[in-house]
Amino acid sequence: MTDPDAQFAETGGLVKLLIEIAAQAKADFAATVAVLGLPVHLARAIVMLSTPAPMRDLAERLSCDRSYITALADQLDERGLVRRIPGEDRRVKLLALTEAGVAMRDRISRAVAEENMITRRLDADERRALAPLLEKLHDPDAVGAHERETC
Amino acid sequence: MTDPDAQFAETGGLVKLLIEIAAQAKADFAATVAVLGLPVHLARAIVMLSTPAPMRDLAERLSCDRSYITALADQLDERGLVRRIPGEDRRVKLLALTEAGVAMRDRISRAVAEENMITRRLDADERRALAPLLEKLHDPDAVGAHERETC
DNA sequence: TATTGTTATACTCTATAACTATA
DNA sequence: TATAGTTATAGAGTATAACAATA
Repeated sequence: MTDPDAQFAETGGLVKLLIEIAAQAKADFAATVAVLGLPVHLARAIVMLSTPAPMRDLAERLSCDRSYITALADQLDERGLVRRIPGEDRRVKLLALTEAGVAMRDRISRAVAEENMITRRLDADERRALAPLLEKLHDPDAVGAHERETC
Repeated sequence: MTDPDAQFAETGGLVKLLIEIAAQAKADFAATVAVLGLPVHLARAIVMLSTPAPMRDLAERLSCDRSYITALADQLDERGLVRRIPGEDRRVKLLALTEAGVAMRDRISRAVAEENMITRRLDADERRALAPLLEKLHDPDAVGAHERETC
């Protein structure tokens, strides 16, 4: 354990695992929301909009360009899930879930809670052990060591 | 804990956490390999090619179309990291790392081992606790509950 | 002058379909 | 006839740059 090479291998392996799990988790989420007729990026946005937010904020939280948020908002709007409401600063538009949007968000939550890789593969004790580790792993301010550029 | 709603919330929260961490892990990995001049998908392929494999196999392991593997192989070939070698069945081509490819794979391993979100945020004990959980979480045969369609 | 959102556009990743060579 | 890889092409997702309205 004090052998640097061993720690190398150990950590490298963990990272590799985490990356693979990451890919699986995303595919899993994609499959779940596909049943609801949503691509991943729209589903993520809906989940983030539980409380109305300026488009700018969404761009930051998703770390993608403002122009892309316009596109997202258009798609969500077409589906009747979101509407733009004017901010007090009149340059700003808030994105808010419509009634249908709120219903969709609830369906997403329910679908994910019912069927996901964590409940599928871990029992209650293991989940309790995992929770604090994931919380520590999670950087609330996102953005990695090097800066993140993509969405 | 026996309250279904509570378990709902608990599991839903864990899944959400896992998804966010997944996104971070990917971004983190992307930033790391970007320093080596590689986009994520090429880096993943290189890591998977530690042992030469038929293009078909790679397609399955990455769960993406054969045509895309052709494109991947072309890009890796252009960079001199991989070459196609004929299989015994003459329809088959194996993808094998060149010397430069092996060197690159080692650089990727080293870069990831040196700087990654796991060592950044977890101490040795926590990493030891995390390892078996990740292993259980990881489905070696990939493919979720619903079938995975995308790459 | 700086900032918010929009438009037009282009690029990257990935898939589908049709094709060639081999089995 | 079925399978491995390739080609041509198209679609989705996302970014960049220039722009209008507001601050």
